[in-house]
Amino acid sequence: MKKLGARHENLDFKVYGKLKSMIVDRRLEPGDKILQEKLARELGVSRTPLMCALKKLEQEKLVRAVPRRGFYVRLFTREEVLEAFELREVLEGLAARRAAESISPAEAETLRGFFRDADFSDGAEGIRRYADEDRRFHRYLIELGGFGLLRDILENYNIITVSGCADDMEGLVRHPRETLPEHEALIEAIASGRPEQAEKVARRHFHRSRQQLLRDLKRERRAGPRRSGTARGGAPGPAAKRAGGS
Amino acid sequence: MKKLGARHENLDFKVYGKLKSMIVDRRLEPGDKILQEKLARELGVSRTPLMCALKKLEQEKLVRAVPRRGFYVRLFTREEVLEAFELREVLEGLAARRAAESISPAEAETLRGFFRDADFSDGAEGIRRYADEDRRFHRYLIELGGFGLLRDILENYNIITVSGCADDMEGLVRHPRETLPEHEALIEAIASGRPEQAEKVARRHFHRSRQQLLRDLKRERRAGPRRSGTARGGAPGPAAKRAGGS
DNA sequence: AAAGTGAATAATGTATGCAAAATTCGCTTA
DNA sequence: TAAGCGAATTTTGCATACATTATTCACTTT
Repeated sequence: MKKLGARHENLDFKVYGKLKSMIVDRRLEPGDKILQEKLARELGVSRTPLMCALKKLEQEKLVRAVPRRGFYVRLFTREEVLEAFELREVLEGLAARRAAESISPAEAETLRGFFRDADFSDGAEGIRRYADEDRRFHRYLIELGGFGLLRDILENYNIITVSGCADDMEGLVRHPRETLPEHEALIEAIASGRPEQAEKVARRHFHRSRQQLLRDLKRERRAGPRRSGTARGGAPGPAAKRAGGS
Repeated sequence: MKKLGARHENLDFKVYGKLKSMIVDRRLEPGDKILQEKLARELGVSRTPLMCALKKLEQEKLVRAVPRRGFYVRLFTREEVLEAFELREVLEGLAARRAAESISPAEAETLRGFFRDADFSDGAEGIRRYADEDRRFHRYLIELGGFGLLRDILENYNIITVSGCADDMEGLVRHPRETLPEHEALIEAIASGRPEQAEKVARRHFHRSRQQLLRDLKRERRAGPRRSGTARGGAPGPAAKRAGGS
Protein backbone atom coordinates (compact mmCIF):
# COMPACT_ATOMS: atom_id res chain seq x y z
CA MET A 1 0.00 0.00 0.00
CA LYS A 2 1.38 3.39 -0.99
CA LYS A 3 1.64 6.33 1.28
CA LEU A 4 -1.73 7.88 1.91
CA GLY A 5 -0.57 11.16 0.44
CA ALA A 6 -3.51 12.55 -1.50
CA ARG A 7 -3.37 16.16 -0.46
CA HIS A 8 -6.12 16.97 -2.92
CA GLU A 9 -9.10 18.71 -1.40
CA ASN A 10 -12.38 17.96 -3.09
CA LEU A 11 -14.68 20.80 -4.03
CA ASP A 12 -17.50 19.64 -1.81
CA PHE A 13 -15.14 19.86 1.13
CA LYS A 14 -14.30 23.46 0.38
CA VAL A 15 -17.93 24.31 -0.20
CA TYR A 16 -18.77 22.61 3.06
CA GLY A 17 -16.33 24.84 4.90
CA LYS A 18 -17.55 27.98 3.20
CA LEU A 19 -21.17 27.21 3.92
CA LYS A 20 -20.42 26.39 7.50
CA SER A 21 -18.82 29.73 8.11
CA MET A 22 -21.60 31.47 6.21
CA ILE A 23 -24.09 29.91 8.58
CA VAL A 24 -22.09 30.50 11.73
CA ASP A 25 -21.46 34.11 10.75
CA ARG A 26 -25.15 34.54 10.01
CA ARG A 27 -24.54 35.45 6.38
CA LEU A 28 -27.24 32.88 5.78
CA GLU A 29 -30.03 33.50 8.21
CA PRO A 30 -31.91 30.82 10.11
CA GLY A 31 -35.05 29.83 8.28
CA ASP A 32 -33.75 30.94 4.90
CA LYS A 33 -34.37 28.61 2.06
CA ILE A 34 -31.21 27.65 0.23
CA LEU A 35 -31.55 28.09 -3.51
CA GLN A 36 -29.10 25.60 -4.93
CA GLU A 37 -28.71 27.10 -8.37
CA LYS A 38 -28.19 30.59 -7.03
CA LEU A 39 -25.81 29.58 -4.26
CA ALA A 40 -23.86 27.32 -6.60
CA ARG A 41 -23.38 30.19 -9.04
CA GLU A 42 -22.43 32.45 -6.17
CA LEU A 43 -19.79 30.00 -5.01
CA GLY A 44 -18.64 29.28 -8.53
CA VAL A 45 -19.37 25.57 -8.49
CA SER A 46 -22.06 23.30 -9.87
CA ARG A 47 -24.89 21.88 -7.86
CA THR A 48 -23.27 18.49 -7.43
CA PRO A 49 -20.63 19.40 -4.83
CA LEU A 50 -23.04 21.84 -3.26
CA MET A 51 -25.57 19.06 -2.71
CA CYS A 52 -22.89 16.93 -1.06
CA ALA A 53 -21.89 19.74 1.25
CA LEU A 54 -25.51 20.38 2.16
CA LYS A 55 -26.08 16.73 2.96
CA LYS A 56 -23.14 16.82 5.31
CA LEU A 57 -24.42 19.95 6.97
CA GLU A 58 -27.76 18.26 7.32
CA GLN A 59 -26.18 15.52 9.38
CA GLU A 60 -24.67 18.17 11.58
CA LYS A 61 -28.08 19.78 11.98
CA LEU A 62 -26.89 23.08 10.56
CA VAL A 63 -29.40 22.78 7.74
CA ARG A 64 -32.70 21.02 7.45
CA ALA A 65 -33.58 18.99 4.38
CA VAL A 66 -37.18 18.54 3.36
CA PRO A 67 -37.32 15.93 0.59
CA ARG A 68 -38.96 17.53 -2.38
CA ARG A 69 -38.76 21.07 -1.07
CA GLY A 70 -35.12 21.88 -0.48
CA PHE A 71 -32.69 22.85 2.22
CA TYR A 72 -33.30 25.42 4.92
CA VAL A 73 -30.84 27.04 7.28
CA ARG A 74 -31.50 25.55 10.64
CA LEU A 75 -33.06 27.45 13.45
CA PHE A 76 -32.31 26.24 16.91
CA THR A 77 -34.86 26.05 19.63
CA ARG A 78 -34.14 26.86 23.23
CA GLU A 79 -34.41 23.20 24.02
CA GLU A 80 -31.69 22.32 21.55
CA VAL A 81 -29.34 24.93 22.93
CA LEU A 82 -29.85 23.48 26.37
CA GLU A 83 -29.32 20.00 25.02
CA ALA A 84 -26.07 21.08 23.50
CA PHE A 85 -24.94 22.39 26.84
CA GLU A 86 -25.92 19.16 28.49
CA LEU A 87 -23.78 17.32 25.98
CA ARG A 88 -20.86 19.63 26.48
CA GLU A 89 -21.17 18.91 30.16
CA VAL A 90 -20.40 15.23 29.70
CA LEU A 91 -18.23 15.43 26.59
CA GLU A 92 -15.91 18.18 27.68
CA GLY A 93 -15.93 16.55 31.09
CA LEU A 94 -14.55 13.48 29.39
CA ALA A 95 -12.06 15.56 27.45
CA ALA A 96 -10.87 17.15 30.70
CA ARG A 97 -10.43 13.76 32.30
CA ARG A 98 -8.50 12.44 29.32
CA ALA A 99 -6.38 15.56 29.22
CA ALA A 100 -5.46 15.15 32.87
CA GLU A 101 -4.57 11.51 32.24
CA SER A 102 -2.16 12.20 29.45
CA ILE A 103 -0.84 15.71 29.89
CA SER A 104 2.86 16.40 29.43
CA PRO A 105 4.83 18.99 31.41
CA ALA A 106 5.11 21.21 28.34
CA GLU A 107 1.35 21.03 27.72
CA ALA A 108 0.72 21.76 31.38
CA GLU A 109 2.81 24.88 31.02
CA THR A 110 0.83 26.00 27.96
CA LEU A 111 -2.40 25.29 29.77
CA ARG A 112 -1.37 27.33 32.79
CA GLY A 113 -0.69 30.21 30.44
CA PHE A 114 -4.37 30.64 29.68
CA PHE A 115 -6.17 33.51 31.41
CA ARG A 116 -2.86 34.73 32.78
CA ASP A 117 -1.31 37.41 30.60
CA ALA A 118 -4.26 39.48 29.52
CA ASP A 119 -6.24 42.00 31.47
CA PHE A 120 -9.88 41.07 31.79
CA SER A 121 -11.06 44.03 33.82
CA ASP A 122 -14.71 44.79 33.54
CA GLY A 123 -14.80 46.99 30.46
CA ALA A 124 -16.57 45.77 27.34
CA GLU A 125 -13.19 45.27 25.69
CA GLY A 126 -12.03 43.17 28.63
CA ILE A 127 -15.05 40.94 28.33
CA ARG A 128 -14.43 40.52 24.65
CA ARG A 129 -10.86 39.47 25.32
CA TYR A 130 -12.07 37.08 27.98
CA ALA A 131 -14.60 35.53 25.63
CA ASP A 132 -11.90 34.98 23.01
CA GLU A 133 -9.58 33.46 25.56
CA ASP A 134 -12.41 31.23 26.75
CA ARG A 135 -12.89 29.85 23.27
CA ARG A 136 -9.17 29.32 22.77
CA PHE A 137 -8.98 27.59 26.12
CA HIS A 138 -11.77 25.16 25.39
CA ARG A 139 -10.37 24.44 21.97
CA TYR A 140 -7.02 23.62 23.50
CA LEU A 141 -8.69 21.44 26.07
CA ILE A 142 -10.39 19.46 23.35
CA GLU A 143 -7.09 19.22 21.54
CA LEU A 144 -5.49 17.77 24.65
CA GLY A 145 -8.17 15.33 25.67
CA GLY A 146 -10.18 14.95 22.50
CA PHE A 147 -9.04 11.82 20.75
CA GLY A 148 -10.54 10.88 17.42
CA LEU A 149 -14.23 10.24 17.91
CA LEU A 150 -14.75 12.74 20.67
CA ARG A 151 -13.13 15.52 18.71
CA ASP A 152 -15.22 14.63 15.69
CA ILE A 153 -18.41 14.73 17.64
CA LEU A 154 -17.57 18.05 19.19
CA GLU A 155 -16.52 19.50 15.85
CA ASN A 156 -18.96 17.81 13.51
CA TYR A 157 -22.04 18.46 15.52
CA ASN A 158 -20.75 21.87 16.13
CA ILE A 159 -22.05 21.72 19.59
CA ILE A 160 -20.05 24.75 20.57
CA THR A 161 -21.55 26.80 17.80
CA VAL A 162 -25.00 25.60 18.57
CA SER A 163 -24.57 26.64 22.12
CA GLY A 164 -23.22 29.91 20.82
CA CYS A 165 -26.67 30.84 19.67
CA ALA A 166 -27.29 31.99 23.18
CA ASP A 167 -25.22 35.10 23.04
CA ASP A 168 -25.39 37.63 25.70
CA MET A 169 -22.11 39.23 26.60
CA GLU A 170 -20.12 38.35 23.50
CA GLY A 171 -21.39 34.80 23.67
CA LEU A 172 -20.66 34.30 27.35
CA VAL A 173 -23.40 32.94 29.55
CA ARG A 174 -21.90 34.07 32.83
CA HIS A 175 -19.69 36.95 33.85
CA PRO A 176 -15.91 36.40 33.94
CA ARG A 177 -15.72 37.13 37.65
CA GLU A 178 -17.83 34.03 38.14
CA THR A 179 -16.20 31.72 35.61
CA LEU A 180 -12.56 32.76 35.94
CA PRO A 181 -12.06 30.89 39.23
CA GLU A 182 -13.67 27.83 37.69
CA HIS A 183 -11.37 27.99 34.70
CA GLU A 184 -8.39 28.33 36.99
CA ALA A 185 -9.48 25.34 39.05
CA LEU A 186 -9.97 23.31 35.88
CA ILE A 187 -6.56 24.28 34.57
CA GLU A 188 -4.94 23.31 37.83
CA ALA A 189 -6.74 19.98 38.02
CA ILE A 190 -5.66 19.04 34.51
CA ALA A 191 -2.16 20.44 34.73
CA SER A 192 -1.49 18.60 37.95
CA GLY A 193 -2.80 15.38 36.46
CA ARG A 194 -5.91 14.67 38.51
CA PRO A 195 -8.45 13.13 36.10
CA GLU A 196 -11.34 12.65 38.48
CA GLN A 197 -11.05 16.16 39.81
CA ALA A 198 -10.69 17.59 36.30
CA GLU A 199 -13.85 15.91 35.09
CA LYS A 200 -15.76 16.97 38.15
CA VAL A 201 -14.71 20.58 37.84
CA ALA A 202 -15.37 20.70 34.11
CA ARG A 203 -18.81 19.26 34.53
CA ARG A 204 -19.69 21.61 37.34
CA HIS A 205 -18.50 24.48 35.18
CA PHE A 206 -20.83 23.56 32.34
CA HIS A 207 -23.63 22.59 34.64
CA ARG A 208 -23.64 26.02 36.22
CA SER A 209 -23.60 27.69 32.84
CA ARG A 210 -26.49 25.56 31.76
CA GLN A 211 -28.47 26.47 34.85
CA GLN A 212 -27.79 30.14 34.18
CA LEU A 213 -28.84 29.73 30.57
CA LEU A 214 -32.00 28.02 31.73
CA ARG A 215 -32.80 30.97 33.98
CA ASP A 216 -32.05 33.41 31.16
CA LEU A 217 -34.30 31.60 28.76
CA LYS A 218 -37.11 31.44 31.27
CA ARG A 219 -36.81 35.15 31.91
CA GLU A 220 -36.70 35.85 28.19
CA ARG A 221 -39.76 33.73 27.67
CA ARG A 222 -41.64 35.63 30.32
CA ALA A 223 -40.59 38.92 28.75
CA GLY A 224 -41.47 38.22 25.13
CA PRO A 225 -41.68 34.91 23.29
CA ARG A 226 -39.36 34.77 20.30
CA ARG A 227 -38.54 31.92 17.98
CA SER A 228 -34.83 31.47 18.49
CA GLY A 229 -32.12 32.29 20.97
CA THR A 230 -31.01 35.24 18.91
CA ALA A 231 -32.73 38.00 17.04
CA ARG A 232 -32.97 37.71 13.29
CA GLY A 233 -31.23 41.00 12.59
CA GLY A 234 -28.79 41.40 9.73
CA ALA A 235 -25.10 40.77 10.06
CA PRO A 236 -23.48 43.55 12.09
CA GLY A 237 -20.54 44.69 10.02
CA PRO A 238 -17.61 42.30 10.03
CA ALA A 239 -19.47 39.49 11.72
CA ALA A 240 -17.31 38.07 14.48
CA LYS A 241 -17.09 34.34 14.67
CA ARG A 242 -19.16 33.25 17.59
CA ALA A 243 -18.71 30.05 19.46
CA GLY A 244 -20.58 29.57 22.69
CA GLY A 245 -18.56 30.48 25.69
CA SER A 246 -19.31 29.00 29.02
CA MET B 1 -46.15 27.41 6.41
CA LYS B 2 -47.78 24.27 5.10
CA LYS B 3 -47.69 20.98 6.83
CA LEU B 4 -44.29 19.41 6.61
CA GLY B 5 -45.76 16.36 4.95
CA ALA B 6 -43.29 15.27 2.31
CA ARG B 7 -43.23 11.58 2.94
CA HIS B 8 -41.01 11.14 -0.06
CA GLU B 9 -37.79 9.29 0.63
CA ASN B 10 -34.87 10.27 -1.54
CA LEU B 11 -32.80 7.61 -3.22
CA ASP B 12 -29.62 8.49 -1.39
CA PHE B 13 -31.41 7.90 1.88
CA LYS B 14 -32.43 4.41 0.85
CA VAL B 15 -28.96 3.68 -0.49
CA TYR B 16 -27.53 4.96 2.76
CA GLY B 17 -29.59 2.51 4.73
CA LYS B 18 -28.76 -0.39 2.45
CA LEU B 19 -25.06 0.33 2.59
CA LYS B 20 -25.12 0.68 6.33
CA SER B 21 -26.63 -2.73 6.80
CA MET B 22 -24.28 -4.19 4.22
CA ILE B 23 -21.36 -2.91 6.26
CA VAL B 24 -22.75 -3.89 9.63
CA ASP B 25 -23.61 -7.38 8.37
CA ARG B 26 -20.15 -7.65 6.89
CA ARG B 27 -21.41 -8.12 3.37
CA LEU B 28 -18.83 -5.48 2.59
CA GLU B 29 -15.64 -6.40 4.35
CA PRO B 30 -13.41 -3.95 6.17
CA GLY B 31 -10.64 -2.71 3.95
CA ASP B 32 -12.56 -3.39 0.75
CA LYS B 33 -12.44 -0.69 -1.83
CA ILE B 34 -15.86 0.47 -2.93
CA LEU B 35 -16.21 0.53 -6.70
CA GLN B 36 -18.84 3.14 -7.33
CA GLU B 37 -19.90 2.09 -10.80
CA LYS B 38 -20.21 -1.55 -9.84
CA LEU B 39 -22.01 -0.92 -6.58
CA ALA B 40 -24.32 1.58 -8.21
CA ARG B 41 -25.29 -0.94 -10.86
CA GLU B 42 -25.72 -3.57 -8.18
CA LEU B 43 -28.09 -1.31 -6.25
CA GLY B 44 -29.86 -0.16 -9.38
CA VAL B 45 -29.09 3.54 -9.00
CA SER B 46 -26.69 5.98 -10.56
CA ARG B 47 -23.49 7.15 -8.96
CA THR B 48 -24.95 10.44 -7.76
CA PRO B 49 -27.10 9.18 -4.89
CA LEU B 50 -24.48 6.56 -4.09
CA MET B 51 -21.87 9.29 -3.65
CA CYS B 52 -24.18 11.16 -1.30
CA ALA B 53 -24.75 8.07 0.78
CA LEU B 54 -21.05 7.36 0.93
CA LYS B 55 -20.29 10.88 2.08
CA LYS B 56 -22.75 10.45 4.89
CA LEU B 57 -21.22 7.15 5.89
CA GLU B 58 -17.85 8.82 5.81
CA GLN B 59 -18.99 11.26 8.46
CA GLU B 60 -20.09 8.33 10.55
CA LYS B 61 -16.70 6.73 10.11
CA LEU B 62 -18.16 3.63 8.53
CA VAL B 63 -16.22 4.29 5.36
CA ARG B 64 -13.00 6.12 4.71
CA ALA B 65 -12.69 8.54 1.80
CA VAL B 66 -9.32 9.17 0.22
CA PRO B 67 -9.66 12.11 -2.16
CA ARG B 68 -8.60 10.97 -5.58
CA ARG B 69 -8.62 7.30 -4.73
CA GLY B 70 -12.08 6.33 -3.58
CA PHE B 71 -13.99 4.98 -0.62
CA TYR B 72 -12.93 2.09 1.56
CA VAL B 73 -14.93 0.15 4.10
CA ARG B 74 -13.60 1.22 7.44
CA LEU B 75 -11.56 -1.00 9.65
CA PHE B 76 -11.57 -0.17 13.31
CA THR B 77 -8.53 -0.28 15.47
CA ARG B 78 -8.52 -1.49 19.02
CA GLU B 79 -8.03 2.07 20.14
CA GLU B 80 -11.19 3.18 18.39
CA VAL B 81 -13.25 0.42 19.91
CA LEU B 82 -12.03 1.49 23.32
CA GLU B 83 -12.78 5.10 22.49
CA ALA B 84 -16.28 4.15 21.54
CA PHE B 85 -16.75 2.48 24.89
CA GLU B 86 -15.41 5.52 26.65
CA LEU B 87 -17.99 7.60 24.83
CA ARG B 88 -20.77 5.22 25.64
CA GLU B 89 -19.72 5.54 29.25
CA VAL B 90 -20.52 9.24 29.36
CA LEU B 91 -23.27 9.36 26.74
CA GLU B 92 -25.37 6.48 27.98
CA GLY B 93 -24.63 7.74 31.47
CA LEU B 94 -26.28 10.95 30.43
CA ALA B 95 -29.14 9.07 28.82
CA ALA B 96 -29.67 7.14 32.04
CA ARG B 97 -29.74 10.35 34.05
CA ARG B 98 -32.21 11.95 31.68
CA ALA B 99 -34.34 8.84 31.68
CA ALA B 100 -34.50 8.85 35.47
CA GLU B 101 -35.46 12.51 35.42
CA SER B 102 -38.40 12.10 33.12
CA ILE B 103 -39.65 8.54 33.44
CA SER B 104 -43.36 7.88 33.68
CA PRO B 105 -44.93 5.06 35.72
CA ALA B 106 -45.84 3.18 32.55
CA GLU B 107 -42.31 3.47 31.23
CA ALA B 108 -40.94 2.36 34.58
CA GLU B 109 -43.08 -0.75 34.30
CA THR B 110 -41.78 -1.51 30.81
CA LEU B 111 -38.24 -0.95 31.98
CA ARG B 112 -38.65 -3.31 34.91
CA GLY B 113 -39.86 -5.93 32.46
CA PHE B 114 -36.41 -6.24 30.92
CA PHE B 115 -34.31 -9.25 31.93
CA ARG B 116 -37.27 -10.66 33.80
CA ASP B 117 -39.26 -13.11 31.71
CA ALA B 118 -36.64 -15.03 29.85
CA ASP B 119 -34.33 -17.72 31.08
CA PHE B 120 -30.70 -16.78 30.77
CA SER B 121 -29.15 -19.91 32.16
CA ASP B 122 -25.64 -20.60 31.05
CA GLY B 123 -26.20 -22.45 27.80
CA ALA B 124 -25.11 -20.88 24.55
CA GLU B 125 -28.74 -20.23 23.67
CA GLY B 126 -29.27 -18.49 26.99
CA ILE B 127 -26.33 -16.20 26.33
CA ARG B 128 -27.67 -15.39 22.91
CA ARG B 129 -31.04 -14.47 24.41
CA TYR B 130 -29.30 -12.37 27.01
CA ALA B 131 -27.25 -10.54 24.36
CA ASP B 132 -30.42 -9.75 22.43
CA GLU B 133 -32.16 -8.54 25.54
CA ASP B 134 -29.14 -6.42 26.37
CA ARG B 135 -29.33 -4.68 23.03
CA ARG B 136 -33.08 -4.11 23.36
CA PHE B 137 -32.57 -2.78 26.84
CA HIS B 138 -29.95 -0.26 25.83
CA ARG B 139 -32.01 0.81 22.85
CA TYR B 140 -34.96 1.44 25.11
CA LEU B 141 -32.78 3.33 27.52
CA ILE B 142 -31.64 5.63 24.73
CA GLU B 143 -35.24 6.03 23.68
CA LEU B 144 -36.15 7.12 27.17
CA GLY B 145 -33.27 9.46 27.88
CA GLY B 146 -31.97 10.18 24.42
CA PHE B 147 -33.41 13.46 23.30
CA GLY B 148 -32.60 14.78 19.83
CA LEU B 149 -28.88 15.40 19.66
CA LEU B 150 -27.84 12.62 21.98
CA ARG B 151 -29.85 10.06 20.09
CA ASP B 152 -28.40 11.28 16.82
CA ILE B 153 -24.88 11.01 18.09
CA LEU B 154 -25.45 7.54 19.40
CA GLU B 155 -27.15 6.44 16.22
CA ASN B 156 -25.23 8.37 13.62
CA TYR B 157 -21.81 7.58 14.89
CA ASN B 158 -22.98 4.10 15.30
CA ILE B 159 -21.00 3.86 18.43
CA ILE B 160 -22.81 0.72 19.42
CA THR B 161 -21.88 -0.97 16.20
CA VAL B 162 -18.34 0.19 16.46
CA SER B 163 -18.12 -1.24 19.89
CA GLY B 164 -19.74 -4.34 18.54
CA CYS B 165 -16.61 -5.11 16.61
CA ALA B 166 -15.30 -6.59 19.80
CA ASP B 167 -17.38 -9.69 19.79
CA ASP B 168 -16.70 -12.52 22.06
CA MET B 169 -19.76 -14.25 23.41
CA GLU B 170 -22.33 -13.07 20.90
CA GLY B 171 -21.03 -9.54 21.19
CA LEU B 172 -20.98 -9.43 24.96
CA VAL B 173 -17.84 -8.31 26.70
CA ARG B 174 -18.65 -9.79 30.06
CA HIS B 175 -20.65 -12.80 31.18
CA PRO B 176 -24.32 -12.29 32.10
CA ARG B 177 -23.77 -13.43 35.65
CA GLU B 178 -21.57 -10.38 36.05
CA THR B 179 -23.64 -7.82 34.17
CA LEU B 180 -27.15 -8.93 35.12
CA PRO B 181 -26.96 -7.44 38.63
CA GLU B 182 -25.64 -4.21 37.13
CA HIS B 183 -28.51 -4.07 34.67
CA GLU B 184 -30.97 -4.68 37.47
CA ALA B 185 -29.45 -1.93 39.55
CA LEU B 186 -29.58 0.45 36.60
CA ILE B 187 -33.19 -0.41 35.91
CA GLU B 188 -34.11 0.17 39.51
CA ALA B 189 -32.28 3.49 39.70
CA ILE B 190 -34.02 4.79 36.60
CA ALA B 191 -37.43 3.34 37.38
CA SER B 192 -37.41 4.82 40.86
CA GLY B 193 -36.40 8.20 39.48
CA ARG B 194 -32.93 8.71 40.92
CA PRO B 195 -30.92 10.53 38.24
CA GLU B 196 -27.58 10.78 40.03
CA GLN B 197 -27.66 7.14 41.00
CA ALA B 198 -28.72 6.09 37.50
CA GLU B 199 -25.86 7.91 35.86
CA LYS B 200 -23.37 6.56 38.34
CA VAL B 201 -24.51 2.98 37.87
CA ALA B 202 -24.62 3.28 34.09
CA ARG B 203 -21.15 4.71 33.96
CA ARG B 204 -19.74 2.08 36.26
CA HIS B 205 -21.39 -0.56 34.09
CA PHE B 206 -19.66 0.68 30.95
CA HIS B 207 -16.45 1.43 32.75
CA ARG B 208 -16.15 -2.15 33.90
CA SER B 209 -16.91 -3.45 30.43
CA ARG B 210 -14.26 -1.19 29.02
CA GLN B 211 -11.71 -2.41 31.53
CA GLN B 212 -12.56 -5.97 30.63
CA LEU B 213 -12.26 -5.19 26.95
CA LEU B 214 -8.90 -3.59 27.60
CA ARG B 215 -7.71 -6.75 29.31
CA ASP B 216 -9.07 -8.89 26.46
CA LEU B 217 -7.34 -6.81 23.86
CA LYS B 218 -4.05 -6.89 25.71
CA ARG B 219 -4.29 -10.63 25.99
CA GLU B 220 -5.18 -10.95 22.34
CA ARG B 221 -2.25 -8.75 21.40
CA ARG B 222 0.11 -10.92 23.38
CA ALA B 223 -1.32 -14.02 21.73
CA GLY B 224 -1.24 -12.93 18.11
CA PRO B 225 -1.38 -9.44 16.62
CA ARG B 226 -4.27 -9.00 14.22
CA ARG B 227 -5.50 -5.93 12.41
CA SER B 228 -9.05 -5.58 13.67
CA GLY B 229 -11.23 -6.66 16.53
CA THR B 230 -12.74 -9.38 14.41
CA ALA B 231 -11.43 -11.92 11.95
CA ARG B 232 -11.94 -11.28 8.27
CA GLY B 233 -13.72 -14.56 7.59
CA GLY B 234 -16.66 -14.76 5.26
CA ALA B 235 -20.18 -14.13 6.40
CA PRO B 236 -21.42 -17.17 8.35
CA GLY B 237 -24.74 -18.01 6.78
CA PRO B 238 -27.50 -15.52 7.61
CA ALA B 239 -25.26 -12.90 9.14
CA ALA B 240 -26.78 -11.84 12.43
CA LYS B 241 -26.98 -8.16 13.13
CA ARG B 242 -24.41 -7.37 15.73
CA ALA B 243 -24.50 -4.41 18.04
CA GLY B 244 -22.02 -4.24 20.87
CA GLY B 245 -23.36 -5.47 24.14
CA SER B 246 -21.88 -4.37 27.36
C1' DA C 1 -63.21 40.98 -3.70
C1' DA C 2 -61.96 36.38 -1.95
C1' DA C 3 -61.30 31.89 -3.02
C1' DG C 4 -60.40 28.34 -6.13
C1' DT C 5 -58.30 26.53 -10.56
C1' DG C 6 -54.92 25.60 -14.00
C1' DA C 7 -51.20 26.83 -16.90
C1' DA C 8 -46.46 28.78 -16.68
C1' DT C 9 -42.30 28.88 -14.21
C1' DA C 10 -38.84 27.35 -11.19
C1' DA C 11 -36.45 24.03 -8.32
C1' DT C 12 -35.36 19.48 -6.99
C1' DG C 13 -33.62 14.59 -7.68
C1' DT C 14 -31.24 11.70 -10.51
C1' DA C 15 -28.77 10.10 -14.66
C1' DT C 16 -25.31 10.84 -17.80
C1' DG C 17 -21.18 12.84 -19.97
C1' DC C 18 -16.49 14.29 -19.90
C1' DA C 19 -11.86 15.76 -18.41
C1' DA C 20 -8.31 14.77 -15.09
C1' DA C 21 -6.18 11.63 -12.18
C1' DA C 22 -5.00 7.00 -10.76
C1' DT C 23 -4.32 2.22 -11.71
C1' DT C 24 -3.10 -1.59 -14.56
C1' DC C 25 -0.59 -4.01 -17.76
C1' DG C 26 2.57 -4.98 -21.23
C1' DC C 27 6.95 -3.85 -22.88
C1' DT C 28 11.71 -2.64 -22.61
C1' DT C 29 16.08 -2.87 -20.28
C1' DA C 30 19.59 -4.30 -17.17
C1' DT D 1 13.99 -12.70 -14.17
C1' DA D 2 13.20 -8.39 -11.63
C1' DA D 3 12.84 -3.66 -11.99
C1' DG D 4 11.61 0.47 -14.50
C1' DC D 5 8.86 2.97 -17.75
C1' DG D 6 4.85 4.42 -20.66
C1' DA D 7 0.58 3.68 -22.97
C1' DA D 8 -4.17 1.80 -22.27
C1' DT D 9 -7.82 1.35 -19.14
C1' DT D 10 -10.38 2.38 -15.22
C1' DT D 11 -12.19 5.46 -11.89
C1' DT D 12 -13.00 9.58 -9.74
C1' DG D 13 -14.78 14.48 -9.48
C1' DC D 14 -17.52 17.62 -11.37
C1' DA D 15 -20.74 19.75 -14.71
C1' DT D 16 -24.70 19.40 -17.19
C1' DA D 17 -29.11 17.63 -18.88
C1' DC D 18 -33.70 16.10 -18.14
C1' DA D 19 -37.87 14.41 -16.00
C1' DT D 20 -40.74 15.06 -12.05
C1' DT D 21 -42.55 17.70 -8.53
C1' DA D 22 -43.40 22.11 -6.19
C1' DT D 23 -44.47 26.99 -6.53
C1' DT D 24 -46.22 31.08 -8.61
C1' DC D 25 -49.39 33.85 -10.85
C1' DA D 26 -52.82 35.19 -13.86
C1' DC D 27 -57.53 34.11 -14.57
C1' DT D 28 -62.15 32.45 -13.69
C1' DT D 29 -66.05 31.88 -10.69
C1' DT D 30 -69.08 32.70 -6.88
